[in-house]
Amino acid sequence: MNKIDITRIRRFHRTVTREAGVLDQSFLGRGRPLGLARVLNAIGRGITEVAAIRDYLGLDSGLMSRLLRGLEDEGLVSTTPAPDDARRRIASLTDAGQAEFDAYEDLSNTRAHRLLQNHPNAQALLDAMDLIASALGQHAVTFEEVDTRDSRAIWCLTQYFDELARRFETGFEVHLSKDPEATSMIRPQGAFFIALSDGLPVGCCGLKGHGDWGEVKRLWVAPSARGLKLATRFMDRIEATAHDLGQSVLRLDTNSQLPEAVAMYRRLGWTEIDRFNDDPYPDVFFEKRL
Amino acid sequence: MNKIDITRIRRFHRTVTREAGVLDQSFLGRGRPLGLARVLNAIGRGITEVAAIRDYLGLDSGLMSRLLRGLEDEGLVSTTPAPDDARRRIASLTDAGQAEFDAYEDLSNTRAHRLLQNHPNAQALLDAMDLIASALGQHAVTFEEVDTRDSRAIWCLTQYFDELARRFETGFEVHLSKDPEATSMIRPQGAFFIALSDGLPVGCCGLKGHGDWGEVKRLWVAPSARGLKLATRFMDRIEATAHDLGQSVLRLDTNSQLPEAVAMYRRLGWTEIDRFNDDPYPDVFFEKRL
DNA sequence: AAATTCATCTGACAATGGTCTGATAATCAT
DNA sequence: ATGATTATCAGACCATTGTCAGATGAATTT
Repeated sequence: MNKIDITRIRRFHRTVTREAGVLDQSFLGRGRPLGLARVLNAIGRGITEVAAIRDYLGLDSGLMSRLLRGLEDEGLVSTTPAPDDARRRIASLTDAGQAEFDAYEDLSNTRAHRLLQNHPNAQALLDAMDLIASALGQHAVTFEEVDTRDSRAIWCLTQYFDELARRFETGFEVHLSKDPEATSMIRPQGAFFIALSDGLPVGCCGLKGHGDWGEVKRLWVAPSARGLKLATRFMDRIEATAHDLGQSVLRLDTNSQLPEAVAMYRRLGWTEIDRFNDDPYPDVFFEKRL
Repeated sequence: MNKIDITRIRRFHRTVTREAGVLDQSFLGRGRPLGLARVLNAIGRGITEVAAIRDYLGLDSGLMSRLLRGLEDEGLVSTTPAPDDARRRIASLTDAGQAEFDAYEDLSNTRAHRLLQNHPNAQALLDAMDLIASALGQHAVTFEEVDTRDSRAIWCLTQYFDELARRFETGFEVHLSKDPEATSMIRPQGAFFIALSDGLPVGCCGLKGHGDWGEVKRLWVAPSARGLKLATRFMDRIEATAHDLGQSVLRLDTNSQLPEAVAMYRRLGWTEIDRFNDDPYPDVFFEKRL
């Protein structure tokens, strides 16, 4: 371990802590203590169950209750018992609360906006942020099954095809809006999954149904999230889903120009088979019996 | 401004804030409130004047005084009046204080260490951190005149030659330890500057003395700090120093494969001249009269 | 020499965040 | 039905942090 490497991390940490402090100050400028602001923001971000907020912010139940009461007294939040279990309570923003939340959002967004505008290479900056956020939050990646027309799914697929176009010089011509394959990756024929890191999509993978066998399609992991074994976790999910759908065999095609992918499939117990389609791009074909 | 870009920044911010909170918690584990720990760390990092600490941590003078007293009572810190102005006070760590500071350092370092070890691409992670820290702290870059044998100067020069070796396929053979040019970039013949961002070297530039004229050498800015106009600030300093040393003309050589550099010199008022040395690498030559 | 300015300190006080104990009401297990 | 468990709430309490006015002693200005 290099000494200057530690210096670099420590410097990063200090800078970013200071930045966070500045934002906290600007939040305080709205005349509300930070505790209340944090709860309001959690609710605004869609964390509505009291227990979930407490967990997210790491608060004691007594303190949580008082903060919630404070927001209610201000008329920013209202709470109702959960329909299925009246012990749990659901918090939601009133109109005034929504307005306050928006004001907080504006403070953050303005700061973010200015940071990007003042930087000579905003794209590199964003990539760097993704990389770091993924590294720090690598235990927090969740998976969600979505429709292929979900906006986050489309974002992943766009990234995926962009990357293919970059790596294969022949290019790719895909019109996602009327993608003929998309419908076969929707239940009950197939399925489509995305991986989310704190709400940001960082990967996708599809299972296309062909009756009694399934085909793995469009496995993609964002560059910032590579090395975190997301692909393996995707494949676990795909296999489980294929099993549920009554498929006994999985197949997939890939390209020898992607040696990491080929090596991974071998490691996960796939066996190479003969070409099973006439797609011009792939040149390696795999199969796995469940 | 793209909406998902804002999402990405916000996600980054949340992740990093959470990370900072975790470190604060581990600091609290040493049984001392955060305020005291922060003051102790500031002193350990070399911020010794009471006013400077107050400024750095953004504290009220009353609170500052009390925290300092607390550390003194614990026997971790001692204060003395400043020799030139007995109103100001200088804080310093006692042996026990140094030991405590080291313990805090260990907590941070261990965390940093583990982060790097668990990541598939530590180098990319560090580069990303540098980029972000430079972007966030772009107003905090300071310049320092140092000897060319200073360890930070050598680090910059190593980076510089590595980069040249990468950009010019012919390669570079420089032995920094017995670099014949280094001594002519030391006073009184010349000078050498480095740029520091929160303690991390992010650039360098040398002025080599040739009697009545000076030569600009080894201007380098770290990739993470490019676009922040550091090169311009270096040149301002070099010109001022050359003037002080009684040099009336500055010259430099560069290469047409570095079009950003060539464009910058033109913008700063340099005029192209004929070759003035027989170095094989450069093919463009500039002069500026002061 | 007196007045002013300055850096720090002290004491009083308020706001905030955090912890704990026990109350309440809903739900679950037996 | 009874007791145990669960989620939230309320009250008491303390430590920490933040704020303010004025005191002290050193330096600077007039």
